[in-house]
Amino acid sequence: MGRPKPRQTSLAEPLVAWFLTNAREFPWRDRPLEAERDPYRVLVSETMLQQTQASRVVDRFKRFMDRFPTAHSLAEADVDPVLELWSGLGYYQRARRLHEAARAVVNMGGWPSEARSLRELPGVGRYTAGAVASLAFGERTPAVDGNVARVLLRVRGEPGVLNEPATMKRVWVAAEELLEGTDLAASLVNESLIELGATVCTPASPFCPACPLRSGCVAFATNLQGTIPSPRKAAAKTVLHAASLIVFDDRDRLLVEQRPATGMWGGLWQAPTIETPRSLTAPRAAAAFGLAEAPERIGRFSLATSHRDVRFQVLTSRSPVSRQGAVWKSPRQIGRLGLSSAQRRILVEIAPTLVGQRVSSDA
DNA sequence: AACGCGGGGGT
DNA sequence: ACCCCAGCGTT
Repeated sequence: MGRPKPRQTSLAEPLVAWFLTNAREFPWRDRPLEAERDPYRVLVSETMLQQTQASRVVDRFKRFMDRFPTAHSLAEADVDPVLELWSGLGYYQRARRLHEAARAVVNMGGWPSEARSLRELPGVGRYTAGAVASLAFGERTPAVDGNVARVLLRVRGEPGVLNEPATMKRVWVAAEELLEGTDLAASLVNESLIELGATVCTPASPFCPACPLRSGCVAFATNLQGTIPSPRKAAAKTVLHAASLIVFDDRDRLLVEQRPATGMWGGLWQAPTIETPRSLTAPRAAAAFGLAEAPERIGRFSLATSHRDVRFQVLTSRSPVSRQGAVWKSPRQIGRLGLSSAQRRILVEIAPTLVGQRVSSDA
């Protein structure tokens, strides 16, 4: 009874010390690391990084900031060039919401500076609000993403399934307590946790010998680092069949259409495409496109998304095509549209090899 | 609580 | 094959 209950040594100090010497270079990671950042740069990068590995974001972020360096420049832009810059990155609603958020910031006459008000911007949830508030405005507030949740669960030796509300609630509390127990800047603590989760405390086979927290890590002490967090329930995957039609007019323009704003690839452009739950023969596809004669099938490929396998067949036709809402666009114009990876493949890679197979324009 | 929303990397 | 990823919004 003589000694007080030993207060757990703060993990923040060794964590941040590790981060300051091991932080990777990223275009959005301005130096010095403890300096407050431009909220717009933080929002753009954090939005791109949602459910997307950092290595995939680096070039996109540079291009995006080059084209839209400020919230004002983004707010003034049309949504189409925004989707063009997002092309291939996935989760395209992120781009639309980021665009809307920029307009909201301009309309409000400036940035909200607190996490609570940042959350009202479209596309800004609890994590992103915490990231912008701490990194750009120095607010002492956590930012818990999948990386941080994994690190904290392991350090504390708590079981849990990632992204389950009950798990995340506990982890957010743990992150708040970590910030309360140190005088270090919240921005440094938050980003250190993220970086540790991304590079050392990785989902499978973490590099515990390199971890600055290993001496205080319950999972490491009990050899549970490979089983925390518990795996999520596997999402069911369905198969979707799609047929896309490549058709040129006499000026080497391609017929394209815009997808509805909601749903998969919402608002993106595509070659005339039909989607069916079951496979479709080329003649059946021809009927669906209203073609007078069977199209020529020129290729097939599959594309795996999170909960779908999309099996594309690519067709070309020499007969006139009429397609409601479709328009002719030159290859140069198509390059400036928002395209999914599949449609980029079809319209940008495959189609140019077919120039010369023309039909009369009748769209 | 469950689901929709992309596409690619790692194992 | 399967897992996950600097998540968010809707139902």
